[in-house]
Amino acid sequence: MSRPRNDSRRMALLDAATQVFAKHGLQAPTSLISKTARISEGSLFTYFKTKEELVTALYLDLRVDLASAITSNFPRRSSVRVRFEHVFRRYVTWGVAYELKRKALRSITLSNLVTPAVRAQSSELFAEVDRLLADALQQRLMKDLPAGMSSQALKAIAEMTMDLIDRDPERGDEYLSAGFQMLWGALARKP
Amino acid sequence: MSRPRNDSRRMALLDAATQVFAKHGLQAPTSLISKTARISEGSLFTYFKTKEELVTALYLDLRVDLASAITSNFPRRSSVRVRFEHVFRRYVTWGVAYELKRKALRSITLSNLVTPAVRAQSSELFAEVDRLLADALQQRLMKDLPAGMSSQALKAIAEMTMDLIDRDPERGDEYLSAGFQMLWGALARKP
DNA sequence: CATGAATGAGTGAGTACTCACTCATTTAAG
DNA sequence: CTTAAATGAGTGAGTACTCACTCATTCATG
Repeated sequence: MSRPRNDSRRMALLDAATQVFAKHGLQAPTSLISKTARISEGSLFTYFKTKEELVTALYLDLRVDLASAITSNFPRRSSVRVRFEHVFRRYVTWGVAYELKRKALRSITLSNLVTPAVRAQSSELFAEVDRLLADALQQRLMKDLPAGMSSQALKAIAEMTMDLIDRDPERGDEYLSAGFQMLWGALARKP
Repeated sequence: MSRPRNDSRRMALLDAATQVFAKHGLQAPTSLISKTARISEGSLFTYFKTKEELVTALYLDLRVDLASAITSNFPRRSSVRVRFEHVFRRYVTWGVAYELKRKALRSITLSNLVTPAVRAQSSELFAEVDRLLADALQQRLMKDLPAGMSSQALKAIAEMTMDLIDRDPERGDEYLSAGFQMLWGALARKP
């Protein structure tokens, strides 16, 4: 009955926002995003009512992307150690392969634009990882750490590893292996 | 021959900038900083020619503060393990006690306003920590990790620990102990 | 000692510019 | 034809920084 919205334009805007936010941070102007997407400034606001809405949509998009990178082909039946390494490697590999996505996601996460409700919603995408950590604890493979600390350590060491690889991609494999060794050393009971 | 600058006004501006940047990020208006310091907007620009200069001055100020918190009473003659724990505890304790300073410093560090030269200059304040890491490596207490990775791990795990304590200060001591256990597990050779 | 000229800090309205968002108009799908 | 998407100049609320002026402080002079 009327002209429909074009989903590929919406995606072009999200893609442009990824590049722009990664390079300039969240305070980059919306005009730069629309220009990068080769779409008029006005159209941006028919797809996203406000800049905040655009940021939230991009946040969800990127979190889904990351979660599926980690969760696809997840070796659900394998040992804790194997699953752990799977998660860590996939996480780091995703962040290195899609540096712009990672940087945009970091900018958004550090800002306070995304509501706690949306954050909580997107955390459900990572339920598989929580289950893994719970298994590890139950099998007494892990140190007794305060609740939630192990998942934060996973994130912190993965992010650190990615930053190092950004700076010196040649040694990517060394950093990746060393990062997992450190993570395992940090969390595992000493055998 | 003329009215002298008043150092306490400069400090008031730096203090206000700490609060404002911690709460609103670096994009907070200079007018809010001068207002918080109860100093006219014009005066801010007699003490700091540009906003960037203010940010750089604050960065150096906070880095000196952190370095002296870590380095004062440093147990230079003690074992690597004792020195290590000293650094970690002092780092985390400083960050928790001065949450605003830590958040402002983080905002500044993540922005690209501070030149690499200034960053390098301020890193010299932490030479004692580098020496400690070198000693640990030489005494074969540490895993063989790619260069620079151990200091990044120290930073990453300390920051993670501080974030957790912010969220749940009651369990501060638990997080602090667990954080150091994790750090040591991450870096030490397994004996 | 008194005085006032010299200096530069202190002030806040003003300036030039940027940004998120709007709207009148055009274009295209159904 | 009807409807809504597409466009980009326009709008008004900020923002970093300036500038014309005031006033505190110093010290050379009589």
